[in-house]
Parts: sequence; structure tokens; C-alpha cells
Amino acid sequence: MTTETTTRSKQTPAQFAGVVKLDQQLCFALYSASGLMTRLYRPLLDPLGLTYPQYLAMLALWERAPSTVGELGEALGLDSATLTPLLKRLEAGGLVTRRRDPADERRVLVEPTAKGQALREQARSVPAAMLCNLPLDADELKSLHHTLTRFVSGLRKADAGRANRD
Amino acid sequence: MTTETTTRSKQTPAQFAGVVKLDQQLCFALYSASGLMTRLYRPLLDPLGLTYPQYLAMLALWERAPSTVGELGEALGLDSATLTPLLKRLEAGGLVTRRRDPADERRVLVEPTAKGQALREQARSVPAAMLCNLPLDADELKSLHHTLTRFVSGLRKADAGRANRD
DNA sequence: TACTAAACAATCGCGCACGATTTAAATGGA
DNA sequence: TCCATTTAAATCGTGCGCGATTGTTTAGTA
Repeated sequence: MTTETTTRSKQTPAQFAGVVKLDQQLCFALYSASGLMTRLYRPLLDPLGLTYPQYLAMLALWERAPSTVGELGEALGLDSATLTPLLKRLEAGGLVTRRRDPADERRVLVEPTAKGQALREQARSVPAAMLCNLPLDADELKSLHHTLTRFVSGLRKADAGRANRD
Repeated sequence: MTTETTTRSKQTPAQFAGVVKLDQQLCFALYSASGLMTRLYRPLLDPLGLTYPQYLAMLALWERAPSTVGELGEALGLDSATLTPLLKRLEAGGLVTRRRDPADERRVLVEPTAKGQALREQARSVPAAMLCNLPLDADELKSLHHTLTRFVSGLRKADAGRANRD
């Protein structure tokens, strides 16, 4: 393989170099934005005793319970090596229960406890509070969300392709 | 303070709820995109023996060396608790040197070694290879980059504000 | 029915990320 | 000059994130 790369559209070398630079900045912006966003969630989630990934897991479980570890992993894009300890921490905090599925002993069913359900009420104010932190107006938010959603689904496909090649 | 939140523009409750939902999805999309992007960098960076944050640190050092730990932290948005061990690993790999600044013994100067400089040549093909993974055309890339850059600089401001309140 | 393969969660090791604290050096007055 | 304050990096503890491996259960098949 040479440095010749198959791009979707024909471009001059100068345009190509510019796009390359841009994608590098884009990746870094994504990395930065994700970290900053997590930091802004922290003061909102600390009172609930949750981290951002734990909050995501609870959101998923409030939507659908019981869920298996695998289903949560699918929803959040995380694997069992990440989720198992995270769920154990939620369990230790009394927010969820974990039990083997009697119908298939390979699976583990996760479910909010009463305390975990009660937390949902406290968590209702989080999204609106977070919105106040976001520095974009509704239109920009919409545009960013739209492009980013396409981006993520494309990345997911690329990632799945990579995973199937071994 | 009540649940009444000060948003930039006046909206009906229904619109407000929609935007709240959107920002939640946006944050998750950001979180997912960042993780996916790191995963896609991995096969490109593994041959270089770098992780993505290490790659970012080397990019910064290739641009400007020597840099202090604080300058790198400023550039990458990381603090010394993250950078010190990361830089020690790069040092252990023979890619950078770390030494106290003789003019100010509080500072530590970090600089690529010859091996670290040589790595730059190998790393030249990374951005173009990464670009092939990205599922957007040049225009979308540009638009995403533009919105995201505004977003990040806004978040940075919000984050700085939060930091100054204690 | 055996025996292999696949699916699922858990575990291990390593690296990032950060809040809080500590140590050391420089700075700025009284 | 002396001392309090500030600045810079390192350290500690906890929690994500994941590649690789392991153990167990289920499914598929000869």
C-alpha cells in the first residue's frame, strides 16, 4: 500500500492536504468536546452520586428493564470489561440488582431497585441544567446533532467492519 | 433557584422539552463519537507504539519543543495528573526527554529525542489513513468542524467559569 | 448422545482522566 | 531579609475503557 488513498471525491493535492488537516482538527475537537462535556456534567451528577457513564447506564435502564449486560453494551457502545465493574458499583450503591437469567444462565439481568427508580425523579432536572451550559442556540444544536448523528452511525459501520476483519 | 432555567431565546414548553431531549442525545453522540474515533485511530497508531493521547502529545511537541508540562496541558486540555505519567511512558519508550528548566526549577521541559523526531516521519501517513475512515464528505467535515469548534470554545469558557467559582 | 463451536459475562493488565493533596520553587511585599 | 502567597509538577485514589483471556452455558451437529 502506498500513500495513495481512496477518497470519495477527486481533489487536487492542495485540497486534499487541507481536508487532511481539517480531519485532524476535527478528531481533536471531538476528543476535547467529549472531555469538556463530561466535566460540565460532573457538578450536576455529583449530587446524585453518579458518573456520566453511570448516568448513561441508568438512563438506559430507566427506559428498559431488565436489560442484559450485552444489551446495555450495545446501547452504550461499551463492552463487558467496562460494564461489569460499572454495574457492580451501581449495585454496591443500591441502585440496581444483577442476577443470572434463569432461562439462560449465560445472561445477567440488570434492573433498577426502588432506590434506583427514585433517583430518576432527582435526575429529571439534569438535562435542562446541562442545556444551560451548552454554548449553542437551538438551531446550531440541531445542526450539530444532525451531522454528528450521521457521523457516529458512519463510524459505527467502519468500526464494525474493522472488527469483522479478524 | 427553581426549575425555571434561563435560556437564550424564548420558547414554548414543548419546544423546550424537544431541545432538552436533543441536547441529551447530542452529549451522548459526542461521547460515542469520541470513543469510536479513538478506536479507529488505534490500528493506525499501534504500529507506532502510541495511544491517541500520546499521539496528541507528540503532535504538540513536534510543533513546539521544548514545551513545559503546563504548556502541553493547556494545548491538550489535560492536567499534570494525566500528563506526568503519560510523558513518563513516552520517556520510558525513548521518545522524549524530561528535565527541569534551569531558569525556573518549578518547570519541566519536555522535548522529543532523535527517535521521537524520527517517529514523525512514520506518523505522516496517519492523518490521510484516518480520513479514509471518516464517513463524511469534505463539506460535511467542514461544517461539523466549524460548529464543533464554536462548541468547544464555548464549553471551554463555561468550564473556565466553573473553575473560577471556587 | 457426545462433541465442537458459539455466545455471554467476568477477569486481568494497562493506560487515560481527574479531584484532592503534597512538595518544592519563585515571587512579592512588610 | 523574612515570610506568606502563588505557581508548577508530582502523587494518590477512584473510575472509565479496552484488548486479551478465561470459565460457563447453550446451540448445533455428526
